[in-house]
Amino acid sequence: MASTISTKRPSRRAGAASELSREAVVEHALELADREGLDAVGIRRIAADFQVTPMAMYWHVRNKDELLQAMGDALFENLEVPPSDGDWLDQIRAAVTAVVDALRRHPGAVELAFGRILTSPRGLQLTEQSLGALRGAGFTVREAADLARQALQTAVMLVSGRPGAELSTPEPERAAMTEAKHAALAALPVEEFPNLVACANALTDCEDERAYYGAGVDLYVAGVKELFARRRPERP
Amino acid sequence: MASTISTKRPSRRAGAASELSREAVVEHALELADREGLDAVGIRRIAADFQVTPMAMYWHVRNKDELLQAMGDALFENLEVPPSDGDWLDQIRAAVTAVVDALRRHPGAVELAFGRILTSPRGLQLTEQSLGALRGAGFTVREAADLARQALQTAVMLVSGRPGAELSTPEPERAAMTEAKHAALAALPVEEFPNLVACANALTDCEDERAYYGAGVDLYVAGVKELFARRRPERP
DNA sequence: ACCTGAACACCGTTCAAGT
DNA sequence: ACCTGAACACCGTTCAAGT
Repeated sequence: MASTISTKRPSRRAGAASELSREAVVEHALELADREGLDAVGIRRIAADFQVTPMAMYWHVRNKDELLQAMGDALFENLEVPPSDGDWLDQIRAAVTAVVDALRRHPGAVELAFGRILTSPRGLQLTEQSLGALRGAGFTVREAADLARQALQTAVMLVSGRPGAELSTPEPERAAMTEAKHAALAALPVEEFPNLVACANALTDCEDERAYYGAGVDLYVAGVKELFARRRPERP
Repeated sequence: MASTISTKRPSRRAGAASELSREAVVEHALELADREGLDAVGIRRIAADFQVTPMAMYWHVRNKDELLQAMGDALFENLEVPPSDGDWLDQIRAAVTAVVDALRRHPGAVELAFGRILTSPRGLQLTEQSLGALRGAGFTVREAADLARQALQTAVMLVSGRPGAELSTPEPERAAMTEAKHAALAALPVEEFPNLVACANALTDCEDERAYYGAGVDLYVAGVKELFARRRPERP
């Protein structure tokens, strides 16, 4: 009480960011989503983290929906668009891998990526490339469009569905949540569910992230390759 | 005012369901999610639809979270588990198709399926079968687990990501939303994005649902087949 | 067993006002 | 340009009380 030195804004709040600005808000919201789930992201909560009244937020962001959109767009800003040369199938693999790598940085916000791929500049660029590669290989417009969409969705799916991710549960309880799921599977009657019991661990823990994402991308690429091989040649 | 005949509960409310019960609530919530998006599903809203006070809901459901879980579980109740005979790859195709068909009935609630696959009886049964088929074919525990997970996620992804679905936007504006997305792509500079412009229609409208889901499942199955072919034989 | 009334803490958002 | 104060409509949820 007596010693009110210069303790004003000690270092803001637990894990809060620099000055209030649109970019800082979005960045903080992404980290918040990673730590405590997307449900924790709110106008009032973020304002509190910045030690500012809720209304101050509305200067930097039109409303909550726009904030969520901005978060989705931000995910694609660290998307590294690969060069568009070499084998078309390698281009496809590189494209999916690039999206996975971008989304992995903020797994808690990954579902926001869904609607924003075709509005963000880099997302557009990557999709354009992928469509070109697929059409160049001989796929029809319809096929190329569906395959490109599925490529991006595969990336989203791999990140959001990673074993042991538990995106919606806040950080502290996350490990317990995963453990509970594992226990539930392991406790199943072995006669009826021998495979689930045997795979209980593999289903709830991914162990090696690199291998997990690699295998996921491989499956998609292998599928595209196989479908390509089945195509009847255009002209003999 | 004068003629207060027996106009009590004319036919409840616009699209409301029979008597209040847990099943009726869940069923109504699923339809509501389909029509107006998952955000429209709430305790107070559903109570109003049943012409009942919000607190009445808590007799049939512990809280909102449990309601959402129940909705997820309900999705798997109309899952038709296919017979587990015949070629293992056909079993896998049948399994993915079965999940897609189940989820398609309530696209608005499809994201609730994510966490509930391995808690619902039929989801467990189908996963057990699929794991058995994959391991029987020679995949390791790790591989089988990842492939099975990806199978279910593929189903979720196909339904939730269908071109022209726009799950989060309420029914009335949905068509306009899809049209807006299409227009945005078609208006892109042709020199820079020739493929996006050419595929604008295919990317925003799926035209034939049967073909769309068929192609999506095909891609997954083709991938599994290709990965199987690459496996080094166990013993010569 | 099933539902209501009143109340609480918590949202997002608006509008006028401050500096 | 950037932020606050006060207020509004709307959530989910609890608890005691009704029938």
